[in-house]
Amino acid sequence: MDFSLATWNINSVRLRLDLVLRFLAEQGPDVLCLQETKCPNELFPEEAFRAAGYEHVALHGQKGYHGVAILSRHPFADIVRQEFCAIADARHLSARLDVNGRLIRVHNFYVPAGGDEPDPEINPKFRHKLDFLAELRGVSAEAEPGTPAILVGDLNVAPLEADVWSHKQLLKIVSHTPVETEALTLAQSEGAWRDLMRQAIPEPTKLYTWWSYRAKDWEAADRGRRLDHIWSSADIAADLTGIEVLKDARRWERPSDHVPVVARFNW
DNA sequence: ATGGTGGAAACTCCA
Repeated sequence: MDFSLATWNINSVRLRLDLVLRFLAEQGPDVLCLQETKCPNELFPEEAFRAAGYEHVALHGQKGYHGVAILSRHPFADIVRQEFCAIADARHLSARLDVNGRLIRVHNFYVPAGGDEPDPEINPKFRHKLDFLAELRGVSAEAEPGTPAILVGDLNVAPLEADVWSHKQLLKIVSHTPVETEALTLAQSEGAWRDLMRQAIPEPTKLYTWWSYRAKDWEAADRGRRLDHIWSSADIAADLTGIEVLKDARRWERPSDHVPVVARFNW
C-alpha cells in the first residue's frame, strides 16, 4: 500500500490558502503537516481542506505566531498537544493515524528559530531553542511499541555541512552553530529516529528547504538551508520509496520562504 | 558591518 506524508512551513495558512490547495491538488499526499499557520483554531480554514478531501483536521494554533496543523485523509485515533519548556506556545501537535487499520504516530513540530545572537547567556530566544532541543530528546520513535512513528516539521536547524550553502560561513549563524547541530543530532539518536531525507538523498548532495526572503534573487544566490525534516522509526524507514523537495513552490506567487517536502512509503 | 523582505497586528514583534 502506498502512503505519503508532507511537511510545509506555510508562514500564514490564511494568506496562502490557495497555495496549500494547489499543493494538495498536485501532490495529493495522505497527510500534510503545516507549521507557522499564524492562525487561531476558530479562524482556521478547515472547510476548504475538507472540501479538498482532507476530512480530518487537527489544530494547535494561536493568534499571530507559531501554530501547527495536521490535515489528513485518514482518521485520527488520538490527538496530543505537548507543551515544551513550560511555555504555552503552539509548537507541537501529534496524532495517531488510522491508515486502513494500521496505526501510525505523527509528530509535527515548530522549533523556536532562536533569534540572531547564538549566545544563550545574552539571547533568551537562543536559550529557549537549546532548551527545546534538549526536551526533544525525550520524544522517542519507540514510545509506543508496535506503532511506527514519523516526526516532521520546521526544526530550524540545518545539521549537516551539505544542509547549508556554506558550512564555514554559517558556523556562527543561528541554525548551523555546532551547539545546535549537536543538540539536534542528539535528539535524533536518543529518540531512535532515522533521517529519511538523508536516507534518500545522502551527503554530499546539497539539500535545502528554505531560502530567505531577503535575497535579491534567491534562486540565483541559492543560499539555502535544510531547516525542515522528516524522521521516522526504523521499522518504516525501510519502506521509504522516495523524498521530494518541491523547490518549485518557492517560485509560486507570494510564496512561503519554506518549500514542502514529501515522503513516500510502500508497505 | 549592515541591511535586506515578509507576516501579523497594530504603532512593534518575530522570522
